[in-house]
Amino acid sequence: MQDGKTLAEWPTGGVDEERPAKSREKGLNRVLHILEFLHATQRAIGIGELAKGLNAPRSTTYTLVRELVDAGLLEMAGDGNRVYFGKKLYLYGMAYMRGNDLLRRGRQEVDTLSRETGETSELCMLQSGRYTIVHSSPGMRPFRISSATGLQIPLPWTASGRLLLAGLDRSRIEAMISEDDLVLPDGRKIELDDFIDDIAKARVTGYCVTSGLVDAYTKCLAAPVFSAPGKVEATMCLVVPIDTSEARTGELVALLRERAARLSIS
Amino acid sequence: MQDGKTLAEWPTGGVDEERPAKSREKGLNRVLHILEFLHATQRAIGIGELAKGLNAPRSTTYTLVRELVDAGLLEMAGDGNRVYFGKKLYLYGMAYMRGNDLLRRGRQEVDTLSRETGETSELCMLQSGRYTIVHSSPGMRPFRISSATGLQIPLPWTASGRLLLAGLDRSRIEAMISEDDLVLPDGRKIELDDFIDDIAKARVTGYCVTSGLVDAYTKCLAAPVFSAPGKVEATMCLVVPIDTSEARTGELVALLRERAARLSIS
DNA sequence: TACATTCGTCTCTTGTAAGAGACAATTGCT
DNA sequence: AGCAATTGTCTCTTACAAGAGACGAATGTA
Repeated sequence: MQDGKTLAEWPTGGVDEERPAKSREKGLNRVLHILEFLHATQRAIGIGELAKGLNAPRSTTYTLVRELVDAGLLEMAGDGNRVYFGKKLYLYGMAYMRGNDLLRRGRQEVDTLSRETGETSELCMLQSGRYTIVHSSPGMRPFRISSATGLQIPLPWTASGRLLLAGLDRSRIEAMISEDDLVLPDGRKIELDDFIDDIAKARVTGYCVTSGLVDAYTKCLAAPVFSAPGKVEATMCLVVPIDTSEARTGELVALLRERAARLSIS
Repeated sequence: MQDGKTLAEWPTGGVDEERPAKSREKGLNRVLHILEFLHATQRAIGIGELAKGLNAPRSTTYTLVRELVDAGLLEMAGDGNRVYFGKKLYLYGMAYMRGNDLLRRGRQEVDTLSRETGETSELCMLQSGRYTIVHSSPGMRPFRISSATGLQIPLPWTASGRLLLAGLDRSRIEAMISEDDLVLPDGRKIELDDFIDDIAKARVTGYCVTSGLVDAYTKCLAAPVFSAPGKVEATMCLVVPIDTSEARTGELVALLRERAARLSIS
């Protein structure tokens, strides 16, 4: 990692739970942290660097990495002293997708939608309490508004976040949102009460539009995908320029809601 | 698992290496076996059943599964007492794909090829010493010759297997092939020497065709993808009806080799 | 209604894996 | 060349996770 952040400061998605300055860390936990770390860096990394980034002892890290490489979960990349995800993770991931109707069909719908509208389209889900872009299709504007699959963003920054939390009671929502999550990239602060109001509103209207939250140039349109009546399993969303006309926005929202509803049947 | 097979009898891809009736098994190894087992079953499975299938103590299995579910690597499926792969594995898998030019471009080539020819097309690689279908595109014949991604097949049964081992010396090849691998599904036995001859032949011709090996109705055409001069990183292959004419077979092989060569540049 | 399984959780013990640290071999820098 | 940092491997200790087993609750099936 370029900057000095250690994993303790990173969102690990429920991996580290609580650690009262433990003396010894379980191997499996170390492994989970390794995977999470690689996911954050998005590129191959040296083992020493990895150990440093995780605040893990070098000897342990070497051992675990070797085991994971042998198992095929990690692979030695390029020059031979860097590691990254391995083929096996890809295979497991594909198996997950195959076994998951919603994801499989959702990916298709997103691709179709982005082809039809020309806008960036995404499928989003909650992943251990965090908003996650599960699949995205870039659209065809000259300046692409794109974001990588697997990216995790604080829930209050997004339209989808408001829908994904619909149906949860206040205490649960509070538990999922940290103070930092309420501060937008540009420094503005969202009030928790406003956010919870938004959620309630989104719940009844059945869609959500936010403007200029993650950045000043985009609008985010989202519609819920239900796995059971009332249970929001995912959202489909469109990311469009902020100056998109009311009329077109309306059309897009209608289309989006129709497609999301189609996914919900399951 | 429906039948009585325990994991010990399953191909685990280098996970279990050697186990001299150990009394206690490392947690990480148990986890690797769990993942491998789920990959073999291809569907959600109860925790008790899982423990049984792995010959693992129930208490340990419960603990590990809970940790993996918390981490998002596994998910509780459907009724709530079955587990399968989780979203996080999907995300890691996508990250792997993004970071892997060959795989990304290979998938596209395979899809294109199968669209152009109408035949089933596959991208194959060695995965911890086993032949693995990394991506496949079904073709459009009325009777589809299709095989699932992630499927692992003994190397001697396939044309790709002969290419993937090109360049390895005899001792290495022997180490990779077990006695069972040399017995075809219909009971016929391949001689190791014949197999090694085939490999040498495939190496010089730059492609390989096998007929009626895995089943009596198909021919398998394969061409190598090189990651460096002489190093076969993957193969592209076409699965066609066994009665495909010589002429068409020739055309297809030519096309296949061209596409595989295109992938090799990297 | 009894009887047999399977489920999920808990407690306690002991074999062993996580970690500290030392090492030579590389690598990079001046 | 000389010094500093990093790499990969090894050994030894002890804190702690893997596993045995018991438990009540929840199933299924006679």
